[in-house]
Amino acid sequence: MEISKTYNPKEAETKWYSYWIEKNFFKSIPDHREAYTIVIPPPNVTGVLHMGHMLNNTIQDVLIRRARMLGFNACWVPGTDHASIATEAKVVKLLADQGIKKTDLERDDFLKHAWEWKNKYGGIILEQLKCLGASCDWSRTRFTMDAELSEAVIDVFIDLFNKKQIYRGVRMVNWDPTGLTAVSDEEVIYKETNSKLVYVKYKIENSNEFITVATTRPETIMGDTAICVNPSDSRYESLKGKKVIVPIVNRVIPIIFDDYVDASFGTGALKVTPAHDINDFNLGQKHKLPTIDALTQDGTISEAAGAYVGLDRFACRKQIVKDLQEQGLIEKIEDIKNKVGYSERTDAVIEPRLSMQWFLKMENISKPALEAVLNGDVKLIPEKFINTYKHWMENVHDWCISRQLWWGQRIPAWYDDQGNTAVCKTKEEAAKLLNTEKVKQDEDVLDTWFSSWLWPLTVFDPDIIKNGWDKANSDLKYYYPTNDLVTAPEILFFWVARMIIAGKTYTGLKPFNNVYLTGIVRDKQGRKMSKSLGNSPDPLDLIAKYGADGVRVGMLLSSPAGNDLLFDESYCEQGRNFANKVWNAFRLIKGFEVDSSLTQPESSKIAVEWFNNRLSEQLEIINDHYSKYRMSDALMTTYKLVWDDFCAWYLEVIKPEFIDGKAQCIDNDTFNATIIFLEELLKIMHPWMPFITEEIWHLTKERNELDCIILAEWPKTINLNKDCLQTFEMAKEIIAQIRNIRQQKNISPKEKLSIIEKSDKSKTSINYTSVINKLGNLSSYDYSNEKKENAFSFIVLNTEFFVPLIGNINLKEEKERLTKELVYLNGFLNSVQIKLSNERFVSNAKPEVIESERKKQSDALTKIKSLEEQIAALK
RNA sequence: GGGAGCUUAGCUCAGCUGGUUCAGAGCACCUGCCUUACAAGCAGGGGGUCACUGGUUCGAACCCAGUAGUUCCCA
Repeated sequence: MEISKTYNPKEAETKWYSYWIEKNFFKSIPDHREAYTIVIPPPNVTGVLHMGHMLNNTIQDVLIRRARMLGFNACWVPGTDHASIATEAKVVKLLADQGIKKTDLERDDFLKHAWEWKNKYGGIILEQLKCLGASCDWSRTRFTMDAELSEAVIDVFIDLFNKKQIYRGVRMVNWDPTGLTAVSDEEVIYKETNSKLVYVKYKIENSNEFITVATTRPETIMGDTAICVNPSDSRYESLKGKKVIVPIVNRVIPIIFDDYVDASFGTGALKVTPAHDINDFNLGQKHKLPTIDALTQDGTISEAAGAYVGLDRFACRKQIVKDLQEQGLIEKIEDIKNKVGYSERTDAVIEPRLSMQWFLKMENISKPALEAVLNGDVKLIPEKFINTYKHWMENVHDWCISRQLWWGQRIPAWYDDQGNTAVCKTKEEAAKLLNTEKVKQDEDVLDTWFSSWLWPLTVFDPDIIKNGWDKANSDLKYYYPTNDLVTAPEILFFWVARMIIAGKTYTGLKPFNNVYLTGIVRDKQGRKMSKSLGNSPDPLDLIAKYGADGVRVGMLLSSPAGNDLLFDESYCEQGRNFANKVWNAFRLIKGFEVDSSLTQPESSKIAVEWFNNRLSEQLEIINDHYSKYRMSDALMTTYKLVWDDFCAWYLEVIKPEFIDGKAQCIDNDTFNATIIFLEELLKIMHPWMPFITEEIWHLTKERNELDCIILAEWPKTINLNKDCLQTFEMAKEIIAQIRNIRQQKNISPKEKLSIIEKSDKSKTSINYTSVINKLGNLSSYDYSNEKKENAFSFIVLNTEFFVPLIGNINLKEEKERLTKELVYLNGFLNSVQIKLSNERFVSNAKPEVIESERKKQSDALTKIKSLEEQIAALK
């Protein structure tokens, strides 16, 4: 059979993914085994796969595949998040493209469109995850707005309301006067804008003096309810207890004093407009100021302003400046640059606006969640995030859970004409509670995070809220708490903390044991990858170009937990090259012809013993990296084990030679050992490279239909033979020295050399001469206690070696090389001796440290002696 | 303004309990090779004042303090 010279990923990927699905290998149902569970951070239903998802989901898949091989009942639950803001925006835009305005639609009609959209496009991202190889239990796919999950959300709202943890209050929101909606902080884009800083003079009551206030928003003057200055500002000391008159409307307002004011900005006097600025609002609350809302929802001046009513806010700004100038109340106008918030969707200038919202009290409910992380019950990886978490949880604000949107779980609160409120599931209940048929449900929906904080619970048992932990279903009891959560640090508070809160509140248990926080994927210049910058490659293109395995390896090669990943396609190239290397190692092995009459060569016997130990040694390290979630270290150790140890050393030793252009056969023992090594390596590689490993697994030999690597058992380690490992290292060093001489002296690798070890054959510690002979391409390996003249020499672990050379040795060059080494060694010896002659070192350092310094000293002395002899011999 | 982190080779990063020839890895680079698995490869090689200053210690990339630069989070 002809095997292609390079690995061809495409075919293997579709073939094996559908095979795994067909055989239900990803499916998990509770059984006698221990569960290993991950719930996916549900991507936005509007989302398309980006590099962040790639990183995140590759890590999850690596963890879940390894757990499966370790014998756990591995369950990875997939799903999507309804993402109320993003999805609603998407649907609004889609409708607008068809000439339909949201404001022209009834709520139900709009939701119909939204569901249509969801059903049509909502599954795209999950399909994309399959290309990556994600081994999710697709039969468990959930959506945060599935009927049962939504009901749980409503149950939680009602429950927390009844426990008096949820209340209604006034809050400042980002208002989009064009879109006529509140938008989240994330949807406000701050742009550097050229503005005018207007210095307005306010007359002090019963006086001819003025106080000047600098403002960029003169149109809100009608909403002023105080002037505020810093109490330590000496300029205004005399104004304590005074009042000023607001221009235009001639209202009298107090002068108040607060540290909040920055005395160095403007005039050091601030006009306080509680209805139109969040900081002013806070000041207003603190000083119990009245609130005058001078603007309507579409950004025109309101009745309450008392002047310019109906005028647009920007037109008013111009007009008011003109009018104030005429009255001589403008001291000066400066050009400044400041940051102004614009709506991501409509590009309108965002207006801070007061509105009625629902809140969840966080102070008490968050305490067990803080405790869980501080006492290590929930581990954050890397640990540095514990501080951040602690800081946030100790300064937590009440959570605003209402959103002025339609797509989401509608708030189960009902109002009558009198402003009475009932919180319950149905209109009927509300009518009964409020004692009237005329009830109206709250127009708002709940924050998306108010449903996703239940995710690890409701994906298994949507009735958990209703029934309580004691009556939880068998799935939840089996899979919960889940094992690992893999997510981005930016949603540590939005999501992770709140899941812990929900878990603790409704089950008394944490939702997961470990939280692995990935970095952010950035481009080479360190910029966050984003659609608007256009600097994000399409992951599916990358997969097409480098193969899913190549991209997976590329993503994880340089991505320690919590560190941002500066992505570059060359990583994927490296991943692809690795896959190709594996493929070619397989190709070589597959091409071996076995002759069972052959006896195993000594060199092969040594290589088999060595690699058996080496594999186990490295596997221990890999297992240790996994246990500490050092993913890129685990991968790099695997990479080097395969590429360096297996390909560059093991296979080179056991590879039969060519004689007269014909490959020789391989003996039975070596061949069988090699196949086993290959299989073990494939298993270790499988979590990183699921497709190529499955492909080779099946090409290696005939297997029955369930004998797949995805289900194979993770290799076990053996007791190490340290001698064997050490001796082989020495042999490698000797071979490298021989190759070095060839390179330096321009001797072809094909030309045979001979070598003399300066020792007694009976006393030598180097037993691997057959390996050295083969890889060094030697004609002879001899022993002598004599120095060899006219030979190149080198030292490996205090043993000298000579390579006699045909032709002349460049004495000068050789002498220079040896002298350089001698100088270095003398310097080294010197530093060791200084240390050893330091009495305080000898009396304070640990005995084993002193011992090792002594050994260094004696080794260096031996080496120096032989170097000196060699230099002398060159004369 | 408050908080957290980072700074080690050209790049991306390890360096875990302060002590092994400890200054490392991968990539990139340089040199020589199309050597019958692989040029997506093989062999060999060069490269760092561990940001700076001071302190603790017999001993500091590692602990402490300060300085500079930088990133993120909250307001």
